[in-house]
Amino acid sequence: MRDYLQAQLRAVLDTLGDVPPDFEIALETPDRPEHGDLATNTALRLGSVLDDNPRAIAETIAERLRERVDPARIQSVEVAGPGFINVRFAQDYLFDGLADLLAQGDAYGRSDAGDGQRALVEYVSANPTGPLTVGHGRNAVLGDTIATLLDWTGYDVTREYYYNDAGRQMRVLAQSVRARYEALATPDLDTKTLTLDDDTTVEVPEGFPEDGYLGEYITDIARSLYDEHGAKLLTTESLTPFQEAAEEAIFADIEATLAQLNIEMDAFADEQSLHDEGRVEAVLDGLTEAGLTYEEDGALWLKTTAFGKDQDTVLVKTSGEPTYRTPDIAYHITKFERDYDLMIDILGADHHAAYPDVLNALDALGYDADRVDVVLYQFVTLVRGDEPVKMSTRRANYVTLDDLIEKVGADVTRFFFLMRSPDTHLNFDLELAEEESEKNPVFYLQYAHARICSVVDKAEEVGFSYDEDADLSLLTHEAEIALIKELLRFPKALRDAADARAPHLVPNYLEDVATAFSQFYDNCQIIGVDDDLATARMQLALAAKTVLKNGLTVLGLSAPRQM
RNA sequence: GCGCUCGUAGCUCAGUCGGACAGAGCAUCGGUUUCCGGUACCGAAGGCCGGGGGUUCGAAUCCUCCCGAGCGCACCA
Repeated sequence: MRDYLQAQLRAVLDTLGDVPPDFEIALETPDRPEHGDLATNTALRLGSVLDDNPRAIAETIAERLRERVDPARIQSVEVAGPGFINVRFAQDYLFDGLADLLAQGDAYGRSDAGDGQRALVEYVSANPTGPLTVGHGRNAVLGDTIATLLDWTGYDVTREYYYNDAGRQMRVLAQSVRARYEALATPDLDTKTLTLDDDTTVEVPEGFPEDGYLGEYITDIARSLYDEHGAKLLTTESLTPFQEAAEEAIFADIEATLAQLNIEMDAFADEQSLHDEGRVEAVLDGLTEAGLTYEEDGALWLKTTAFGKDQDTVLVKTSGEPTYRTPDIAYHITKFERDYDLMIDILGADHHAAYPDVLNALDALGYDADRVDVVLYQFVTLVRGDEPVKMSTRRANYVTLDDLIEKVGADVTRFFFLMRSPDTHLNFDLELAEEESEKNPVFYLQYAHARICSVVDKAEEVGFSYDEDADLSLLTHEAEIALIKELLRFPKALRDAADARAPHLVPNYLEDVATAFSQFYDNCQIIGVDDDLATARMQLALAAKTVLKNGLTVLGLSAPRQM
């Protein structure tokens, strides 16, 4: 409909003369029903271009539009206010749309806007040094839902998880496990005292790294190694068995957490392979050839000042190890080599200063960095009552994503992260978590869905049989028409959310649908009225169920038959 | 000091490309049930859209300055 109207308006503008051919025609859904179903401010914006009264321009456009528009689709074209042109849909258009919705069923809402382009969404990407935090949860749920939105809008989507297994972090992790293992294998081993940032102290085994990981899970991993190997590993110098055991155990944990949230990755990419395949070296060579590096103080620097930054950035440390940026660039090159049209990275706000380096480097190396789209999300702040909850990955005294899921459930957890714009800082009061979960709008959506299921059950119970070729034109009640219009917005709502990488638009939309359904339900009896009308209303209820179900599915939420 | 993201009702947040009287949920107060799920529906109250200046026919939205919050500005990731 939008496309149709856009084309008709364009044709009308061509008859006016003096309108630039690239003049943009903006169509919007007005807030108020009395302003019609679609409105355009074209005449207002043409006022200055044509140097004429907007109201007069609007009258001219409206008149010519009425002449050429198909009455089966458009009921009326009116000029209102300072020069808005309000268009009202014909009822037949609504009924045709509703019939189409019902025919599409589970596929309703899908579109081919992406035209089969290949998209890679990289998300989670937490390094396997400990359980996922609530912050990782936001990343995971955002990435997963953006991936689903792209899938529904016609992209061929791959979900990928990248992790750094080559750097210092993993070495410290392995050393931490090893120290705990040594303590288990040597009960009288000396201990030492570590003083942490907050001036608290903790007793650790002698060989424990200064900045080691203190979580209980480290000891668990050490214990399972001890159970399996006894004291044998004491004789080996290598950290490899410790690192491998830690990585395996922690990854199993992470994947289990993700599975609880309905998240399954298609692929994992690791940093070590990039080193092994010489890709990191190749990046350094490439950047050096491009004249973007220099050596100073024993390190290799990237001239980020050439990209407008106020300082240069280290690519290779004096130790000879690259900083994470270098393999990151190499990793992104593998994405290009795998021929993705669109690459989306989901990153926390703390990365915002770093990712431009990667994009600029890619650009300098001849890759089209415009195909990489970074979605930044703000941090999740946890509070308990009025007290902020201190989080430290190192101490593992944080609230894990598992804790949160256990407390409020997977649906609420997902919805909580999805209902707000990625740009907003999330405040989460743990003390009120359970109470709040009962007020969470996700239940409002699920309740509406369950209610429709209940009506279907009731119909069967009382022996009311409704068939598919209902006379939908019997749906004339204000609440019925409003619900139909709401339901027909679904595909556009998904496209908008996908295009803007803004999952929160979907919950917002679905709340409108649930409200429209509840109002319809409240005003219009279904079972028990005249059979033809009852049949038509039943079909409308099923259409609402379809949209709610599909919408919840896109969000990765369950659509329960009863609550 | 510099950069990024923000600041909208008591609280948590929407607000499309600059458009019509600024919205929702929760909390508060009031109303609705012989009938398909009242976990619902209807209504009331609640706003200097952080503040000043500017652009525009029109600004919560764009520009600028100021105030406030979070996050960066590592040879950590």
